[in-house]
Amino acid sequence: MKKINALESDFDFKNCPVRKVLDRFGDKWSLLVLLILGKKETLRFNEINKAIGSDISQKMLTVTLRTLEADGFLIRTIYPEVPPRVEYTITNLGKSLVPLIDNLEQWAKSNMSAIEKSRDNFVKV
Amino acid sequence: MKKINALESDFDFKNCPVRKVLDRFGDKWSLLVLLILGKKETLRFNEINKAIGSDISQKMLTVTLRTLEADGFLIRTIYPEVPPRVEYTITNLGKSLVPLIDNLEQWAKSNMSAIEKSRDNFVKV
DNA sequence: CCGTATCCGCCTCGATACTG
DNA sequence: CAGTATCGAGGCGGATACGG
Repeated sequence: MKKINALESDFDFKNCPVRKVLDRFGDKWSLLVLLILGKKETLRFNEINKAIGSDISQKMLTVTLRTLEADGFLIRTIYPEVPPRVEYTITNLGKSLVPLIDNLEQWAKSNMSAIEKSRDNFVKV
Repeated sequence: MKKINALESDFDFKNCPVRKVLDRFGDKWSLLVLLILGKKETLRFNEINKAIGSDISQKMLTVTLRTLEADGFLIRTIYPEVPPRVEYTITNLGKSLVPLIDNLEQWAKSNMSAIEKSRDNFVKV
């Protein structure tokens, strides 16, 4: 249905991979959880909770973990004990994302303060 | 105000750089605009609009461009002509992000279909 | 051509209460 | 301990109409 103007050489952003990544990881907690599991490999629910620092609600942590599990970024193992024990282990797929997050982190550390300064000045003008 | 338990070795996610990046670029259009400008260096408003493919509203493109300008990712040049001409040029700061986006793009191309398949199966169970 | 202004739906996220 | 269920606020983004 889309007319491609040869002179415009339209990019293909209909199934843009970058867009897909943002749609999955642009949420508030997924990448943080992956980073944490990337360092510890396997953690229990409450350990992840404490690692984040109790800024996250129980509900959101549950939702985030379920979504990551559904996508194949971690494995959820339930031990039928009392009290219950549930462990989350990062997969190879999950690990493959960690270096990219590290890159983002490095970039942010190098540039983010300059960006924030720029934005502050811009608002004032 | 925060109690650090030595045994927990809490991560520092209060000013987490990754979180800052997501807060700035987790929106719908910023990275796409940067990618486009990364390829063409300088473009007019309507050229960017057409490159995206008219999925974006005029309002959102304006907001996105202003935010990117405020952050120092691009320069906005207004030519006092009739009809008006406005050109957007990517800065070095903007260019520095492009390789990272490319990395994300490559990762997505390699893994996103498997992820979507995993998610579909998960929902069905 | 390049915007601004306004209104409004949706969807994420947080707070709270309850459970096996 | 590790969830589930429900409600509600807030903000992003789309539609539309208008302006220099």
